[in-house]
Amino acid sequence: MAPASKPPGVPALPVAEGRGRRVTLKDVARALGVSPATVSNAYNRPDQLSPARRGEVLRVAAELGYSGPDPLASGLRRGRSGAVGVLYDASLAYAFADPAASLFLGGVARALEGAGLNLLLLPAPGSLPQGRGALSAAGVDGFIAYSCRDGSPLLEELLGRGLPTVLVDQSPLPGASLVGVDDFGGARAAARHLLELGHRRLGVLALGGGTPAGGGYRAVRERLRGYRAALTEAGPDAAGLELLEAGANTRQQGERLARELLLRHPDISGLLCMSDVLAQGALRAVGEGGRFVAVVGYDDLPAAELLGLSSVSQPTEHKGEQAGRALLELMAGGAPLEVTLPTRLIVRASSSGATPGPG
Amino acid sequence: MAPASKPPGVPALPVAEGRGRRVTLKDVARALGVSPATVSNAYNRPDQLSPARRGEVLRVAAELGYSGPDPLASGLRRGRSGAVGVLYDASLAYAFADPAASLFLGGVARALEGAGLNLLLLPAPGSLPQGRGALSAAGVDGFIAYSCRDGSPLLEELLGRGLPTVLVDQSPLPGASLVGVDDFGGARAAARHLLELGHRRLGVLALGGGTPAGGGYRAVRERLRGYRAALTEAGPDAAGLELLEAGANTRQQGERLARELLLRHPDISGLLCMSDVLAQGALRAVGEGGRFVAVVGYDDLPAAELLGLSSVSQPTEHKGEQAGRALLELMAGGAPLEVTLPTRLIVRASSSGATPGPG
DNA sequence: ATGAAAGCGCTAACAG
DNA sequence: CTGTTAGCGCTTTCAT
Repeated sequence: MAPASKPPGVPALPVAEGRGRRVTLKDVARALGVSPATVSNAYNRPDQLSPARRGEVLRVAAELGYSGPDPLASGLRRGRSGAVGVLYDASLAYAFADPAASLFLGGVARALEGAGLNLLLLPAPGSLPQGRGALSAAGVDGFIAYSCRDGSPLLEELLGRGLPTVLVDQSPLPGASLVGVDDFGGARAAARHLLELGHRRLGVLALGGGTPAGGGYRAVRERLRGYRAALTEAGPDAAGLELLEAGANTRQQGERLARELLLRHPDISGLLCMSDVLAQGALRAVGEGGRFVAVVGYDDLPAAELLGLSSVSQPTEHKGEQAGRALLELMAGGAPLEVTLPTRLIVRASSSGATPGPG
Repeated sequence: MAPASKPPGVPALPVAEGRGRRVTLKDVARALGVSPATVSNAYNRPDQLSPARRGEVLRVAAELGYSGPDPLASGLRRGRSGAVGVLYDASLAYAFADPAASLFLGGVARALEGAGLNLLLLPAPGSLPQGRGALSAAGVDGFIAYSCRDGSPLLEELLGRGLPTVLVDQSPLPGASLVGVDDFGGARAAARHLLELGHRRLGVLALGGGTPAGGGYRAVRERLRGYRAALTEAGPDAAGLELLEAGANTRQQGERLARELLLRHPDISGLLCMSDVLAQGALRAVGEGGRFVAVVGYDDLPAAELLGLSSVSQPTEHKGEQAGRALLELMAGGAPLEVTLPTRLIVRASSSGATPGPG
């Protein structure tokens, strides 16, 4: 008797609609003849419901194609999003290319998984035109800022959000927790090692190129300071350090810069690299020259062992885990804290004189 | 006269609270004597405002410590979150440990960065007790599912959300786009290569252990199929394949399984590994035996070149980029599509007989 | 160019 | 154990 078309004047019947409007919690409630609160409880507080009722709710929800409370809406209501933002001061694509960054993220993930928090990776600063970027638009409950340059506008924007924040490998900032490693000590150990081996003139392949003086990266400054400290301690007959800055942390850069450095300064017999990635390139450049040049990397990535590359080991993954934990504490209302993790020199063939691996 | 505690019966006064309440768009509007709409426009539609007004709004906002519209609230209102969920069928910590996964994610990031979308990494299925996990609770506008087992309950939950979805290295599912590689062809080329070299009996280090028959991973099935096809094509004098499944994609597993396989089957002279990571372990095991055993990996990670490891190359990063692009298209209303990327065998010392690198 | 009004979909008190 | 009520903070027509 009723026509196929919806009678006019009648408010849209949620059930009959079929397509178009998405199914909401209210629809489920209406279909069941219960209140929205009951449906909500079925999802969020199973104990507030008779199992029978809950089962029914879930069944009807499934029938209607309702896949649970809208995360955005529930997040708004609850005042939290269930995600943590991770900021990396470079393109995301680049972050994944850097084994150290991946390792770090793995550690963060490990710490956060247990808490049921998702990881929101925030895209590069440069990738967006500019202005209040993804940072202000990210629905997160806290931030981890990994290796950002001091004074980066990003950091300001981030702090401006007033959310719990953990800084990693950076200079401290009020209100935020800080997780770092003893970069000074690690670098000093590396340089000292080469000096003790009798090398008098050392080349440095530095990170953070582009901008002068390490581009504002604290880790770069600290490592440089460490190299220099070792030199100073070694006394006056250590002739000095020749430094070149890599524009990017790639093997290609490492190879190119090492070659250039060795060409310009034939008396250099040892190379201090601020990353294993650079060092891998350096190894290649060094391999082709006639003379033996010692190479020490930084990070002690898995590849270092394979290549017999001496390197300054830092607990990268553990650092991520610590950062995650620190954030959890901050979110739980704890006070900001500072953690400094140790570094350790690992000596392998690339500096001790045995023949290094192929490449 | 009034006690320190709030007088009963009176609703909390939002204004007088001083500390505690966060600053909202409304507060800014009130402070300026304009409507909320104007403040909103200042952030979202600069062209709808006189620059002067806009400047003022932004200034006052800064003064009040307002850092822009709440992402959750604006997301709810607009109906989108500005993030894309990436699902990996294993712990996140594990994803970052797998170089191939990192490479893939880098590609995804590259494709998505331009669109201003954030990447939400969804934690492991196993890490949460169970039940409707982070998947249903993730505020995202679309999904990329990377290398999930066929029939995984996660996939169902994901599809249930009704969001645009791209499947990667998986069996097709209605409504979702699919990005994959020619795993069959790659594996067949690898096996054929060893057979042509005269190896008659081959060992296989398979991925996806734990569950029988590849644990439901399409890539594993396809590769196995490829290996077998090559064997069949090689005729009856190829004695066959001995297979062992790795419980995890680690060098340790590779080493252990390779050793076991070679011990059990002394006539095996070639090893087909389903990942370079496994292959690296295999290389180690092979190095210690007296006889030469050819090894071919899979993925052609950067480390493969370093080690002289023959490997099936797949455009992992590009695959990520394609997946990102496919999702963008889906979100823009496009129809689901399927992409299959090529694989290619790279022959290096580990299979051709020259002495492989150290390790 | 700006303001008023109406929710987006949900949850947390509290009252029954 | 369940229902009622009142927003969370924002954007967006639609008027003005």
